[in-house]
Amino acid sequence: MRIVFMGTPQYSVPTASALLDAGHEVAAVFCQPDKPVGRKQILTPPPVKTFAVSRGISVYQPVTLRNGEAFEIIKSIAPDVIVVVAYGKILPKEILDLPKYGCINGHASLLPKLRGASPIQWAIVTGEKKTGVTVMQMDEGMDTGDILSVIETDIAPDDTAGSLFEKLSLVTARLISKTLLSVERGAVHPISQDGALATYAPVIKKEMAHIDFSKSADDICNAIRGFNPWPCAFCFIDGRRIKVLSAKKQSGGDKPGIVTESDGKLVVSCGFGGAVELLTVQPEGSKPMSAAQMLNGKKIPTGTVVS
RNA sequence: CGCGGGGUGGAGCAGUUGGUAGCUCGUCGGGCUCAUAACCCGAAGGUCGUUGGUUCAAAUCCUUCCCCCGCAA
Repeated sequence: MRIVFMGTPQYSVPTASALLDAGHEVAAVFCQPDKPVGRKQILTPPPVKTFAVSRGISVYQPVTLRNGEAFEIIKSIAPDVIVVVAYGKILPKEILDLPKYGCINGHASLLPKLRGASPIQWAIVTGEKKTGVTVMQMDEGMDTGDILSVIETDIAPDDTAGSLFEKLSLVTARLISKTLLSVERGAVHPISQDGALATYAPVIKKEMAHIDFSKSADDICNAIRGFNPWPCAFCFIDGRRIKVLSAKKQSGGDKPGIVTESDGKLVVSCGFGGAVELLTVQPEGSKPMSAAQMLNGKKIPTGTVVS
């Protein structure tokens, strides 16, 4: 099929690649504008753009899709379908209705659960045991379109947002490819979502990753996994910001945030349900290290309050 | 010039009123022990990121450059 692909981050690249591998004609790629990245604020193209350029596909990076320009561009390209994966913009109705087969989106959750921007992180943060990818026929709402196909995926106990991103980006690529074949044959059976069952995965702000030690040990461990590698769960010890990259639940406990063990390992009490042992940490200004290494350099007496 | 922290034996750090370096861990050897990741004794290992300078003397003061990281995006 003749396709316009819309996507921005690394997560979208496997799907773009799969479309090409499947023999589709990717006539154009849309992604977010280049953004300043890193300490030096170097203007960097998004991964999808880099990929598209390497395959000789023309790239468009409009700031908005709502001024008619994008519509005209797409109209002139005349795709059979628009495939959207983690593009990062809402498509106006005029564009949704433009292609013969409309717009198809791969969303990283089991819709109608976890609609929104960050389904992968929230699936872990909320302690889900499984999640997946849903391909839907896009409509004007946010992730409210009719479901065309679904694949479930288990969330491993040691999965982080990062590892789950990798897994689901590949799952998305497969499911999109497969679903497109059905669409082309007219073999899809759209199922409308039950909005009453919907939950939402809002954009993650860094403050959400500030560890709240009054919560349960399980919640805290889930948050640490779900916010890794970005923005990364963090807390403060002696006024110093410490990122927590990994941790595990421990038994015992005291008042929330109290260090109960600091000899060779660092255990902090939670609100209830036990305590958490901080395994991998990163003090500000330093590289990631094990809790034991941090304790070698600076002793943290038991009873210290972590906040 | 966006703000800020840092580059010291294998790892994490201390040491900045200038006088060639210390801690925790690890490593190696020995001891104890039924045994041990535990404990005891001992040892090895550092041109203190780089350049130039000040000084009788610099990890420590000034200077050049390189690199790492937190915030911010």
